[in-house]
Amino acid sequence: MTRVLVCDDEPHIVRALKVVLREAGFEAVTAATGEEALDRAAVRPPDAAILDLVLPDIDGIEVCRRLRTWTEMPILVLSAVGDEDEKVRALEAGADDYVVKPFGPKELVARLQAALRRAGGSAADPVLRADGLEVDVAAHVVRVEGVEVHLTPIEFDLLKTLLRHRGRLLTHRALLTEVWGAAYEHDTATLRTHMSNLRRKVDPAGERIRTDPGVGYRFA
Amino acid sequence: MTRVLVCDDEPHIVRALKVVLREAGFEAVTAATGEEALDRAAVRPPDAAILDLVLPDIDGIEVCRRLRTWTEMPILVLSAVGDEDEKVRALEAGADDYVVKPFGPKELVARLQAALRRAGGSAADPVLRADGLEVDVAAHVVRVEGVEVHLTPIEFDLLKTLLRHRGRLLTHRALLTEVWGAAYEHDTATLRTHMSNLRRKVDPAGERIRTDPGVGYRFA
DNA sequence: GTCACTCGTCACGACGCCGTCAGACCGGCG
DNA sequence: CGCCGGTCTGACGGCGTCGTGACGAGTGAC
Repeated sequence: MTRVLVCDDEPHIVRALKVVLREAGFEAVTAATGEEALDRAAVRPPDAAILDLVLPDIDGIEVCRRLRTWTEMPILVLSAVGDEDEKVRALEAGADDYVVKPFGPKELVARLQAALRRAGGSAADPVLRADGLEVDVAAHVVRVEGVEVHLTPIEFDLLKTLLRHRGRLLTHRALLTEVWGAAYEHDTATLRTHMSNLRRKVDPAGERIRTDPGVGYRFA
Repeated sequence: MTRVLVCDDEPHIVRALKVVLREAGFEAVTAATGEEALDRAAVRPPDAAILDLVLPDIDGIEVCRRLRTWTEMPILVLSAVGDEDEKVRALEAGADDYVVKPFGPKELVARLQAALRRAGGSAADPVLRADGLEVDVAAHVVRVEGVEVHLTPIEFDLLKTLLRHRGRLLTHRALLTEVWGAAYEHDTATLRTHMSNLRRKVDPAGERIRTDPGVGYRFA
Protein backbone atom coordinates (compact mmCIF):
# COMPACT_ATOMS: atom_id res chain seq x y z
CA MET A 1 0.00 0.00 0.00
CA THR A 2 1.16 3.51 -0.74
CA ARG A 3 2.34 5.27 2.41
CA VAL A 4 1.85 9.01 2.82
CA LEU A 5 3.48 11.10 5.52
CA VAL A 6 1.14 13.75 6.89
CA CYS A 7 2.61 16.60 8.91
CA ASP A 8 0.36 19.16 10.54
CA ASP A 9 0.20 20.63 14.02
CA GLU A 10 -3.56 20.81 14.20
CA PRO A 11 -4.86 17.45 15.42
CA HIS A 12 -8.25 17.76 13.80
CA ILE A 13 -6.72 18.38 10.40
CA VAL A 14 -4.46 15.39 10.80
CA ARG A 15 -7.39 13.24 11.77
CA ALA A 16 -9.45 14.42 8.82
CA LEU A 17 -6.60 13.82 6.39
CA LYS A 18 -6.05 10.36 7.79
CA VAL A 19 -9.64 9.41 7.12
CA VAL A 20 -9.61 10.89 3.64
CA LEU A 21 -6.40 9.13 2.71
CA ARG A 22 -7.47 5.80 4.15
CA GLU A 23 -10.68 5.91 2.16
CA ALA A 24 -8.68 6.61 -0.98
CA GLY A 25 -6.55 3.54 -0.37
CA PHE A 26 -3.49 5.13 1.19
CA GLU A 27 -1.76 4.44 4.47
CA ALA A 28 -1.21 7.62 6.49
CA VAL A 29 1.79 8.18 8.74
CA THR A 30 1.46 11.27 10.90
CA ALA A 31 3.77 13.80 12.50
CA ALA A 32 2.94 16.92 14.50
CA THR A 33 6.24 18.77 14.10
CA GLY A 34 8.79 19.30 11.38
CA GLU A 35 11.51 17.40 13.20
CA GLU A 36 9.21 14.49 13.77
CA ALA A 37 8.30 14.44 10.10
CA LEU A 38 11.97 14.38 9.07
CA ASP A 39 12.67 11.59 11.54
CA ARG A 40 9.79 9.47 10.36
CA ALA A 41 10.73 9.98 6.74
CA ALA A 42 14.32 9.00 7.47
CA VAL A 43 13.44 5.87 9.42
CA ARG A 44 11.06 4.52 6.84
CA PRO A 45 10.68 6.65 3.72
CA PRO A 46 7.05 7.09 2.67
CA ASP A 47 5.94 7.23 -0.94
CA ALA A 48 4.76 10.84 -0.64
CA ALA A 49 4.46 13.65 1.90
CA ILE A 50 1.82 16.24 2.74
CA LEU A 51 3.22 19.14 4.77
CA ASP A 52 1.52 22.05 6.45
CA LEU A 53 3.41 25.31 6.08
CA VAL A 54 2.89 26.37 9.67
CA LEU A 55 4.56 24.07 12.15
CA PRO A 56 5.58 24.60 15.79
CA ASP A 57 9.31 24.17 15.26
CA ILE A 58 10.59 24.58 11.71
CA ASP A 59 8.96 26.04 8.64
CA GLY A 60 7.20 23.62 6.30
CA ILE A 61 9.28 24.99 3.45
CA GLU A 62 12.43 24.14 5.35
CA VAL A 63 11.14 20.59 5.91
CA CYS A 64 10.49 20.34 2.21
CA ARG A 65 13.98 21.58 1.38
CA ARG A 66 15.63 19.10 3.74
CA LEU A 67 13.62 16.21 2.37
CA ARG A 68 14.73 17.20 -1.09
CA THR A 69 18.38 16.77 -0.16
CA TRP A 70 17.96 13.02 -0.24
CA THR A 71 14.61 12.07 -1.73
CA GLU A 72 12.50 12.82 -4.78
CA MET A 73 9.20 11.69 -3.32
CA PRO A 74 6.17 13.81 -4.24
CA ILE A 75 5.58 16.60 -1.71
CA LEU A 76 2.33 18.51 -1.34
CA VAL A 77 2.32 21.67 0.73
CA LEU A 78 -0.79 22.86 2.55
CA SER A 79 -1.43 26.37 3.75
CA ALA A 80 -4.20 28.54 5.09
CA VAL A 81 -2.80 31.54 3.26
CA GLY A 82 -2.87 31.90 -0.47
CA ASP A 83 -0.06 34.41 -0.63
CA GLU A 84 1.63 34.23 -4.00
CA ASP A 85 5.21 34.68 -2.80
CA GLU A 86 4.69 31.90 -0.31
CA LYS A 87 3.51 29.60 -3.07
CA VAL A 88 6.51 30.45 -5.19
CA ARG A 89 8.90 29.84 -2.30
CA ALA A 90 7.36 26.45 -1.58
CA LEU A 91 7.41 25.34 -5.18
CA GLU A 92 10.98 26.51 -5.63
CA ALA A 93 11.96 24.59 -2.51
CA GLY A 94 10.99 21.43 -4.33
CA ALA A 95 7.30 21.02 -3.53
CA ASP A 96 5.23 19.46 -6.28
CA ASP A 97 2.00 21.23 -5.42
CA TYR A 98 0.62 23.90 -3.15
CA VAL A 99 -2.93 23.55 -1.90
CA VAL A 100 -4.75 26.35 -0.13
CA LYS A 101 -7.08 25.54 2.76
CA PRO A 102 -9.89 24.98 2.80
CA PHE A 103 -9.73 22.31 0.12
CA GLY A 104 -12.02 19.47 -0.84
CA PRO A 105 -10.91 15.97 0.04
CA LYS A 106 -11.38 14.70 -3.49
CA GLU A 107 -9.22 17.48 -4.87
CA LEU A 108 -6.43 16.69 -2.44
CA VAL A 109 -6.52 13.01 -3.33
CA ALA A 110 -6.59 13.80 -7.04
CA ARG A 111 -3.59 16.12 -6.70
CA LEU A 112 -1.74 13.53 -4.66
CA GLN A 113 -2.42 10.87 -7.26
CA ALA A 114 -1.34 13.18 -10.06
CA ALA A 115 1.94 13.84 -8.27
CA LEU A 116 2.47 10.14 -7.59
CA ARG A 117 1.69 9.27 -11.19
CA ARG A 118 4.23 11.80 -12.38
CA ALA A 119 6.87 10.60 -9.94
CA GLY A 120 6.27 6.96 -10.72
CA GLY A 121 7.76 7.24 -14.16
CA SER A 122 11.25 8.24 -13.23
CA ALA A 123 11.35 7.41 -9.55
CA ALA A 124 12.75 4.16 -8.30
CA ASP A 125 10.64 1.16 -7.47
CA PRO A 126 10.15 -0.02 -3.91
CA VAL A 127 13.21 -2.02 -2.94
CA LEU A 128 13.44 -4.73 -0.33
CA ARG A 129 16.62 -4.36 1.65
CA ALA A 130 18.32 -6.66 4.11
CA ASP A 131 22.00 -6.47 5.02
CA GLY A 132 23.87 -5.77 1.85
CA LEU A 133 21.08 -7.23 -0.20
CA GLU A 134 18.72 -5.21 -2.37
CA VAL A 135 15.85 -6.74 -4.29
CA ASP A 136 13.81 -4.63 -6.67
CA VAL A 137 10.87 -6.91 -7.29
CA ALA A 138 9.25 -4.83 -10.00
CA ALA A 139 12.44 -4.33 -12.00
CA HIS A 140 13.68 -7.87 -11.34
CA VAL A 141 17.03 -6.57 -10.17
CA VAL A 142 19.11 -8.05 -7.36
CA ARG A 143 22.20 -6.39 -5.92
CA VAL A 144 24.63 -7.85 -3.41
CA GLU A 145 26.87 -5.32 -1.70
CA GLY A 146 25.99 -2.93 -4.48
CA VAL A 147 26.94 -5.12 -7.42
CA GLU A 148 24.22 -6.49 -9.63
CA VAL A 149 23.78 -10.26 -9.68
CA HIS A 150 22.01 -12.26 -12.32
CA LEU A 151 19.45 -14.76 -11.08
CA THR A 152 17.51 -17.31 -13.09
CA PRO A 153 13.70 -17.07 -12.87
CA ILE A 154 13.48 -19.88 -10.31
CA GLU A 155 16.23 -18.41 -8.16
CA PHE A 156 14.53 -15.04 -8.24
CA ASP A 157 11.16 -16.46 -7.22
CA LEU A 158 12.83 -18.40 -4.45
CA LEU A 159 14.56 -15.33 -3.08
CA LYS A 160 11.42 -13.25 -3.45
CA THR A 161 9.39 -15.79 -1.50
CA LEU A 162 11.97 -16.03 1.25
CA LEU A 163 12.18 -12.27 1.50
CA ARG A 164 8.46 -11.72 1.48
CA HIS A 165 8.17 -13.86 4.62
CA ARG A 166 11.39 -12.55 6.08
CA GLY A 167 12.22 -14.20 9.42
CA ARG A 168 9.46 -16.73 9.10
CA LEU A 169 10.20 -20.40 8.63
CA LEU A 170 9.12 -21.71 5.24
CA THR A 171 8.68 -25.46 4.92
CA HIS A 172 9.97 -27.35 1.91
CA ARG A 173 6.37 -27.94 0.91
CA ALA A 174 5.52 -24.25 1.17
CA LEU A 175 8.45 -23.20 -0.99
CA LEU A 176 7.91 -25.92 -3.58
CA THR A 177 4.23 -25.19 -4.01
CA GLU A 178 4.83 -21.44 -4.09
CA VAL A 179 7.66 -21.44 -6.62
CA TRP A 180 7.13 -24.59 -8.68
CA GLY A 181 3.46 -25.38 -8.14
CA ALA A 182 1.50 -27.98 -6.25
CA ALA A 183 2.71 -30.85 -8.44
CA TYR A 184 6.28 -30.50 -7.18
CA GLU A 185 5.23 -30.63 -3.57
CA HIS A 186 7.67 -33.42 -2.58
CA ASP A 187 10.56 -32.68 -4.90
CA THR A 188 13.06 -31.69 -2.23
CA ALA A 189 16.10 -32.67 -4.27
CA THR A 190 15.38 -29.93 -6.79
CA LEU A 191 14.82 -27.45 -4.02
CA ARG A 192 18.21 -28.27 -2.48
CA THR A 193 20.00 -27.76 -5.77
CA HIS A 194 18.44 -24.40 -6.47
CA MET A 195 18.90 -23.26 -2.89
CA SER A 196 22.57 -24.10 -3.25
CA ASN A 197 22.85 -22.07 -6.43
CA LEU A 198 20.96 -19.18 -4.89
CA ARG A 199 23.22 -19.15 -1.85
CA ARG A 200 26.34 -19.13 -3.98
CA LYS A 201 25.07 -16.02 -5.74
CA VAL A 202 23.48 -13.95 -2.98
CA ASP A 203 24.83 -15.40 0.26
CA PRO A 204 28.39 -16.69 -0.15
CA ALA A 205 29.08 -16.17 3.55
CA GLY A 206 26.08 -18.24 4.55
CA GLU A 207 24.64 -15.62 6.87
CA ARG A 208 21.35 -14.70 5.28
CA ILE A 209 19.62 -17.93 4.33
CA ARG A 210 19.30 -20.37 7.23
CA THR A 211 18.28 -23.97 6.96
CA ASP A 212 16.11 -25.61 9.58
CA PRO A 213 17.02 -29.28 9.27
CA GLY A 214 14.09 -31.49 8.48
CA VAL A 215 11.69 -28.59 8.13
CA GLY A 216 12.65 -25.90 5.67
CA TYR A 217 14.44 -22.59 5.19
CA ARG A 218 14.18 -19.04 6.45
CA PHE A 219 15.66 -15.66 5.61
CA ALA A 220 17.43 -14.15 8.60
CA MET B 1 14.59 27.39 -25.15
CA THR B 2 11.67 25.70 -23.50
CA ARG B 3 8.53 25.93 -25.60
CA VAL B 4 5.12 26.16 -23.99
CA LEU B 5 1.85 25.73 -25.82
CA VAL B 6 -0.82 28.15 -24.57
CA CYS B 7 -4.42 27.48 -25.48
CA ASP B 8 -7.13 29.95 -24.51
CA ASP B 9 -9.96 31.52 -26.45
CA GLU B 10 -9.73 34.93 -24.77
CA PRO B 11 -7.13 37.00 -26.64
CA HIS B 12 -6.21 39.23 -23.71
CA ILE B 13 -5.45 36.23 -21.52
CA VAL B 14 -3.28 34.73 -24.23
CA ARG B 15 -1.44 38.00 -24.61
CA ALA B 16 -0.87 38.30 -20.89
CA LEU B 17 0.38 34.73 -20.61
CA LYS B 18 2.71 35.25 -23.52
CA VAL B 19 4.36 38.20 -21.78
CA VAL B 20 4.63 36.41 -18.48
CA LEU B 21 6.17 33.33 -20.05
CA ARG B 22 8.58 35.29 -22.18
CA GLU B 23 9.82 37.18 -19.13
CA ALA B 24 10.36 33.88 -17.35
CA GLY B 25 12.49 32.60 -20.21
CA PHE B 26 9.98 30.49 -22.07
CA GLU B 27 8.88 30.57 -25.66
CA ALA B 28 5.11 30.70 -25.99
CA VAL B 29 3.18 29.04 -28.82
CA THR B 30 -0.47 29.98 -28.91
CA ALA B 31 -3.71 28.41 -30.04
CA ALA B 32 -7.26 29.71 -29.76
CA THR B 33 -9.12 26.42 -30.12
CA GLY B 34 -8.67 22.85 -28.96
CA GLU B 35 -8.17 21.50 -32.45
CA GLU B 36 -5.57 24.11 -33.19
CA ALA B 37 -3.76 23.20 -30.00
CA LEU B 38 -3.71 19.50 -30.92
CA ASP B 39 -2.47 20.33 -34.40
CA ARG B 40 0.32 22.56 -33.17
CA ALA B 41 1.39 20.01 -30.60
CA ALA B 42 1.45 17.27 -33.23
CA VAL B 43 3.43 19.28 -35.77
CA ARG B 44 6.08 20.38 -33.34
CA PRO B 45 5.65 19.04 -29.81
CA PRO B 46 6.18 21.70 -27.16
CA ASP B 47 7.81 20.98 -23.81
CA ALA B 48 4.67 21.78 -21.84
CA ALA B 49 1.09 22.93 -22.35
CA ILE B 50 -1.22 25.36 -20.59
CA LEU B 51 -4.86 24.74 -21.45
CA ASP B 52 -7.96 26.70 -20.61
CA LEU B 53 -10.89 24.51 -19.72
CA VAL B 54 -13.39 26.51 -21.73
CA LEU B 55 -12.68 26.42 -25.43
CA PRO B 56 -14.90 27.15 -28.42
CA ASP B 57 -14.76 23.68 -29.92
CA ILE B 58 -13.70 20.84 -27.62
CA ASP B 59 -13.39 20.67 -23.87
CA GLY B 60 -9.96 21.42 -22.38
CA ILE B 61 -10.14 18.12 -20.52
CA GLU B 62 -10.67 16.31 -23.79
CA VAL B 63 -7.65 18.09 -25.28
CA CYS B 64 -5.66 16.97 -22.27
CA ARG B 65 -6.80 13.38 -22.68
CA ARG B 66 -5.91 13.32 -26.36
CA LEU B 67 -2.49 14.77 -25.73
CA ARG B 68 -1.88 12.07 -23.14
CA THR B 69 -2.36 9.35 -25.71
CA TRP B 70 1.02 10.12 -27.19
CA THR B 71 2.94 12.50 -24.96
CA GLU B 72 3.88 12.88 -21.33
CA MET B 73 4.58 16.57 -21.44
CA PRO B 74 3.51 18.57 -18.37
CA ILE B 75 0.00 19.93 -18.75
CA LEU B 76 -1.44 22.78 -16.66
CA VAL B 77 -5.15 23.38 -16.78
CA LEU B 78 -6.62 26.84 -16.21
CA SER B 79 -10.16 27.58 -15.24
CA ALA B 80 -12.30 30.40 -13.99
CA VAL B 81 -14.31 28.00 -11.86
CA GLY B 82 -12.90 26.27 -8.84
CA ASP B 83 -15.40 23.45 -8.82
CA GLU B 84 -13.94 20.43 -7.11
CA ASP B 85 -15.34 17.80 -9.45
CA GLU B 86 -13.97 19.71 -12.38
CA LYS B 87 -10.52 19.70 -10.81
CA VAL B 88 -10.71 15.99 -10.16
CA ARG B 89 -11.81 15.30 -13.73
CA ALA B 90 -8.95 17.33 -15.15
CA LEU B 91 -6.33 15.75 -12.93
CA GLU B 92 -7.62 12.27 -13.70
CA ALA B 93 -7.48 13.06 -17.40
CA GLY B 94 -3.73 13.43 -17.01
CA ALA B 95 -3.28 17.09 -16.12
CA ASP B 96 -0.38 17.84 -13.79
CA ASP B 97 -1.91 20.88 -12.15
CA TYR B 98 -5.11 22.86 -12.04
CA VAL B 99 -4.92 26.60 -11.52
CA VAL B 100 -7.96 28.74 -10.77
CA LYS B 101 -8.24 32.21 -12.27
CA PRO B 102 -7.41 34.75 -11.27
CA PHE B 103 -3.86 33.69 -10.53
CA GLY B 104 -0.60 35.55 -10.05
CA PRO B 105 1.94 35.35 -12.85
CA LYS B 106 4.72 34.27 -10.51
CA GLU B 107 2.61 31.44 -9.17
CA LEU B 108 1.85 30.19 -12.64
CA VAL B 109 5.50 30.23 -13.62
CA ALA B 110 6.48 28.48 -10.40
CA ARG B 111 3.89 25.78 -10.95
CA LEU B 112 5.01 25.37 -14.55
CA GLN B 113 8.60 25.01 -13.48
CA ALA B 114 7.69 22.53 -10.77
CA ALA B 115 5.85 20.42 -13.34
CA LEU B 116 8.74 20.64 -15.79
CA ARG B 117 11.23 19.71 -13.09
CA ARG B 118 9.17 16.68 -12.19
CA ALA B 119 8.58 15.69 -15.79
CA GLY B 120 12.17 14.80 -16.41
CA GLY B 121 15.44 16.54 -16.04
CA SER B 122 14.84 20.22 -15.85
CA ALA B 123 13.85 21.52 -19.19
CA ALA B 124 13.32 21.27 -22.85
CA ASP B 125 14.82 17.88 -23.50
CA PRO B 126 12.48 15.37 -25.08
CA VAL B 127 15.67 13.39 -25.69
CA LEU B 128 16.34 10.20 -23.80
CA ARG B 129 20.04 9.56 -23.37
CA ALA B 130 21.97 6.54 -22.22
CA ASP B 131 25.58 5.69 -23.00
CA GLY B 132 26.26 6.86 -26.50
CA LEU B 133 22.60 6.57 -27.35
CA GLU B 134 20.21 9.46 -27.97
CA VAL B 135 16.52 9.00 -28.68
CA ASP B 136 14.44 12.01 -29.61
CA VAL B 137 10.98 10.62 -28.97
CA ALA B 138 9.04 13.46 -30.53
CA ALA B 139 11.17 13.82 -33.64
CA HIS B 140 11.59 10.06 -34.13
CA VAL B 141 15.35 10.39 -34.40
CA VAL B 142 17.91 7.99 -32.97
CA ARG B 143 21.63 8.60 -32.77
CA VAL B 144 24.31 6.08 -31.82
CA GLU B 145 27.65 7.56 -30.85
CA GLY B 146 26.49 10.73 -32.55
CA VAL B 147 25.59 9.25 -35.92
CA GLU B 148 21.97 9.05 -36.91
CA VAL B 149 20.48 5.61 -37.34
CA HIS B 150 17.31 4.74 -39.18
CA LEU B 151 14.81 2.61 -37.28
CA THR B 152 11.54 1.15 -38.50
CA PRO B 153 8.40 2.16 -36.54
CA ILE B 154 8.34 -1.09 -34.58
CA GLU B 155 12.02 -0.90 -33.74
CA PHE B 156 11.56 2.66 -32.57
CA ASP B 157 8.64 1.78 -30.31
CA LEU B 158 10.58 -1.13 -28.94
CA LEU B 159 13.58 1.01 -28.10
CA LYS B 160 11.36 3.74 -26.67
CA THR B 161 9.62 1.28 -24.38
CA LEU B 162 12.87 -0.26 -23.20
CA LEU B 163 14.36 3.14 -22.56
CA ARG B 164 11.34 4.52 -20.76
CA HIS B 165 11.64 1.70 -18.24
CA ARG B 166 15.40 1.78 -18.19
CA GLY B 167 16.93 -0.85 -15.91
CA ARG B 168 13.66 -2.63 -15.38
CA LEU B 169 13.07 -6.08 -16.73
CA LEU B 170 10.27 -6.10 -19.29
CA THR B 171 8.63 -9.46 -19.89
CA HIS B 172 7.92 -10.67 -23.39
CA ARG B 173 4.24 -10.17 -22.68
CA ALA B 174 4.74 -6.60 -21.51
CA LEU B 175 6.72 -5.65 -24.59
CA LEU B 176 4.36 -7.37 -27.01
CA THR B 177 1.24 -5.79 -25.56
CA GLU B 178 2.89 -2.38 -25.34
CA VAL B 179 4.32 -2.29 -28.85
CA TRP B 180 2.04 -4.57 -30.86
CA GLY B 181 -1.15 -4.71 -28.81
CA ALA B 182 -2.86 -7.28 -26.64
CA ALA B 183 -3.57 -9.62 -29.57
CA TYR B 184 0.14 -10.36 -30.05
CA GLU B 185 0.66 -11.26 -26.42
CA HIS B 186 2.25 -14.64 -27.13
CA ASP B 187 4.06 -13.95 -30.37
CA THR B 188 7.59 -14.24 -29.07
CA ALA B 189 9.07 -15.25 -32.43
CA THR B 190 8.30 -11.84 -33.87
CA LEU B 191 9.70 -10.16 -30.83
CA ARG B 192 12.97 -12.04 -31.17
CA THR B 193 13.35 -11.06 -34.78
CA HIS B 194 12.79 -7.37 -34.17
CA MET B 195 14.96 -7.40 -31.09
CA SER B 196 17.73 -8.88 -33.20
CA ASN B 197 17.33 -6.16 -35.82
CA LEU B 198 17.22 -3.46 -33.17
CA ARG B 199 20.38 -4.74 -31.54
CA ARG B 200 22.24 -4.81 -34.83
CA LYS B 201 21.40 -1.14 -35.32
CA VAL B 202 21.75 0.38 -31.87
CA ASP B 203 23.76 -2.12 -29.85
CA PRO B 204 26.29 -3.94 -32.01
CA ALA B 205 28.52 -4.55 -29.00
CA GLY B 206 25.69 -6.18 -27.07
CA GLU B 207 26.17 -4.06 -23.98
CA ARG B 208 22.95 -2.10 -23.73
CA ILE B 209 20.10 -4.53 -24.31
CA ARG B 210 20.24 -7.55 -22.05
CA THR B 211 18.35 -10.81 -22.28
CA ASP B 212 16.90 -12.55 -19.27
CA PRO B 213 16.35 -16.04 -20.62
CA GLY B 214 12.81 -17.23 -20.15
CA VAL B 215 11.57 -13.88 -18.91
CA GLY B 216 12.22 -10.90 -21.13
CA TYR B 217 14.59 -8.04 -21.93
CA ARG B 218 15.96 -4.98 -20.21
CA PHE B 219 17.93 -1.86 -21.07
CA ALA B 220 21.08 -1.74 -18.93
C1' DG C 1 30.81 -47.08 17.00
C1' DT C 2 27.41 -47.75 13.61
C1' DC C 3 23.49 -46.81 11.12
C1' DA C 4 20.00 -43.97 9.03
C1' DC C 5 18.79 -39.70 7.60
C1' DT C 6 19.27 -35.15 5.64
C1' DC C 7 21.81 -31.65 3.58
C1' DG C 8 25.13 -29.31 0.30
C1' DT C 9 27.67 -29.74 -3.79
C1' DC C 10 29.07 -31.21 -8.26
C1' DA C 11 28.76 -33.11 -12.96
C1' DC C 12 25.94 -34.39 -16.62
C1' DG C 13 22.29 -34.83 -20.14
C1' DA C 14 17.91 -33.11 -21.87
C1' DC C 15 15.00 -29.72 -23.11
C1' DG C 16 13.52 -25.31 -24.38
C1' DC C 17 14.57 -20.86 -25.46
C1' DC C 18 17.38 -17.56 -28.02
C1' DG C 19 19.66 -15.26 -32.01
C1' DT C 20 20.09 -15.34 -36.75
C1' DC C 21 19.19 -15.90 -41.47
C1' DA C 22 16.51 -16.52 -45.63
C1' DG C 23 12.33 -16.10 -47.70
C1' DA C 24 7.26 -14.96 -48.31
C1' DC C 25 3.74 -11.53 -47.95
C1' DC C 26 1.90 -6.95 -48.30
C1' DG C 27 1.08 -2.08 -49.06
C1' DG C 28 2.95 2.21 -51.04
C1' DC C 29 5.01 4.48 -54.84
C1' DG C 30 6.79 5.49 -59.16
C1' DC D 1 3.46 -3.46 -63.51
C1' DG D 2 7.88 -3.72 -60.94
C1' DC D 3 10.45 -2.09 -57.14
C1' DC D 4 11.20 -1.55 -52.23
C1' DG D 5 10.97 -1.12 -47.34
C1' DG D 6 8.61 -3.19 -43.48
C1' DT D 7 6.82 -7.14 -41.24
C1' DC D 8 6.03 -11.87 -40.12
C1' DT D 9 7.14 -16.93 -40.46
C1' DG D 10 9.90 -21.10 -40.48
C1' DA D 11 14.28 -23.48 -39.91
C1' DC D 12 18.56 -24.28 -37.70
C1' DG D 13 22.66 -24.13 -34.59
C1' DG D 14 24.01 -22.77 -29.99
C1' DC D 15 23.56 -22.02 -25.27
C1' DG D 16 21.40 -21.35 -20.81
C1' DT D 17 18.48 -23.39 -17.50
C1' DC D 18 16.66 -27.18 -15.18
C1' DG D 19 16.10 -31.73 -13.03
C1' DT D 20 18.55 -35.96 -11.81
C1' DG D 21 21.84 -38.94 -9.71
C1' DA D 22 26.09 -39.60 -7.13
C1' DC D 23 29.02 -38.56 -3.39
C1' DG D 24 30.82 -36.83 1.06
C1' DA D 25 29.82 -34.39 5.46
C1' DG D 26 27.26 -33.61 9.47
C1' DT D 27 24.00 -35.10 13.08
C1' DG D 28 21.24 -37.70 16.21
C1' DA D 29 19.47 -42.40 17.82
C1' DC D 30 20.55 -46.65 19.60
